[in-house]
Amino acid sequence: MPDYALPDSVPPGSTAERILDAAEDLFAERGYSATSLGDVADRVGIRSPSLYNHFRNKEALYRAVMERLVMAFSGPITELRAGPITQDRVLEWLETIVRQHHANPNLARLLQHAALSGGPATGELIEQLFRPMFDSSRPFEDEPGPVLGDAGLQPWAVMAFNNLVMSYITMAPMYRDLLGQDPFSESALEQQLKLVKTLLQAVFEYRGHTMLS
Amino acid sequence: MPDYALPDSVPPGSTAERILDAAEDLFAERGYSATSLGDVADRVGIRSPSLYNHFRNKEALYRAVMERLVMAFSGPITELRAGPITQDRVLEWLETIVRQHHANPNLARLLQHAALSGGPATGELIEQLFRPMFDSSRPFEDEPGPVLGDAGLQPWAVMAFNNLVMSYITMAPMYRDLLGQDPFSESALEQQLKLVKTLLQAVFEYRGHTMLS
DNA sequence: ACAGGGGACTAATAGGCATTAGTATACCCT
DNA sequence: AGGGTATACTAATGCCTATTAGTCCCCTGT
Repeated sequence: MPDYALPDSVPPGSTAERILDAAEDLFAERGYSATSLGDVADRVGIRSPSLYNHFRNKEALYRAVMERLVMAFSGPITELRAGPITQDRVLEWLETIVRQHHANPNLARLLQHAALSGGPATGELIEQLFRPMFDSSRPFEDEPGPVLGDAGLQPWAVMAFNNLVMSYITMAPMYRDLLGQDPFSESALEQQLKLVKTLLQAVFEYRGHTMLS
Repeated sequence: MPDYALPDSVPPGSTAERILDAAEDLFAERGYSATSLGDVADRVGIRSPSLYNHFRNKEALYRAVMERLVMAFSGPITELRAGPITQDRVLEWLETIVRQHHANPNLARLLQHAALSGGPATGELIEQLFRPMFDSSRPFEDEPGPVLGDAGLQPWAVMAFNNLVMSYITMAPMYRDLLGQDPFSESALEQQLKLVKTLLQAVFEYRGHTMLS
């Protein structure tokens, strides 16, 4: 009975991994406190006390779920943060994030729950995922336009685009009927990518006054 | 003991209203199932069985909370939906929504919980709040640019801007430290308004290719 | 003055929760 | 072959949950 389960200490197909899979889905859907270990166990096909052979308690399971998600997410992202900042690289970064969240929507959902209700390790989450986005607010190599060029506005723009991508995931169920297609289909992904990249392009090329003194 | 409590049947300052206030905050923060009636009662300063003198059960309380929120929100919005659609009117509409959510963040939070986890009356919520946004996808009177002019892209843009506004509210706690100021302060509201209006303006003025075939 | 009711209370219920203890089985290493 | 470890189980704990029943009190209308 390990105190915690590092992602790589969990062999694929093992019970521990199946627990993580089930718990990830349930935590992402319902949040920390609304998820019961009984439901997790049911989904795995075992009894809830058996979970304790793999995780110390509910909180340890939750933290293991988050750690695995953050690991899988930040791998491809951190590579992109090295090197110069240009319009093309920011577009690339945006597309990567969109595709990542689309491939596994659970991180976005879990983050949203954490933002609304707190829960264990919320502070660590912020530091690991959001701090880097703001620390990399270095100046552009090429011309970013008045919005992203304004050092006071840039963090807000970073936040806005991140929110845009994440809320597409977390709000998707609300729009399913309205859009007339599954928001997680391939074609919806392409549509969302098109929109979000066009939006960023529009910001790059925008030369107007910034709307307010 | 009324079966339900219409907002106007709840006199200001009454116990029923104080219950609604407390329940609204708690449901918005924790979601439906993670909110206990005991906590609601504690906040009001009564015992939890006394809640049943005012609401039939937990679900009725939740529905009353939502109804009150939706009422307060959609009043000022529906006025704006009549009349012609122009760039200026859409900007006005956007600003109104931003200010509404800022004035009471609980609707956005509750909607986000509902989108993630479901809960009672989620279907009705979609119909009341989101359907109108998409049905009013009438053509522009003046030139909206290729993004909002594209009938296929327009619903996506509506969704995107709505998400942008809502996720500012629901994700705010995550950014509190990063932005260095209270996201619900007056100055933060102005900053957010500036950004979101600039973004819309950029979309209006954007004349580029739409990024993809 | 007094009846009645609204709205608070306490006590009790039945179920769900995370968690612990103790037990049994099945596999691996010696 | 046989001991140990891993991992499943059942049973039991104490707490929290929504909800009901029954009681009491105070305010209002007659």
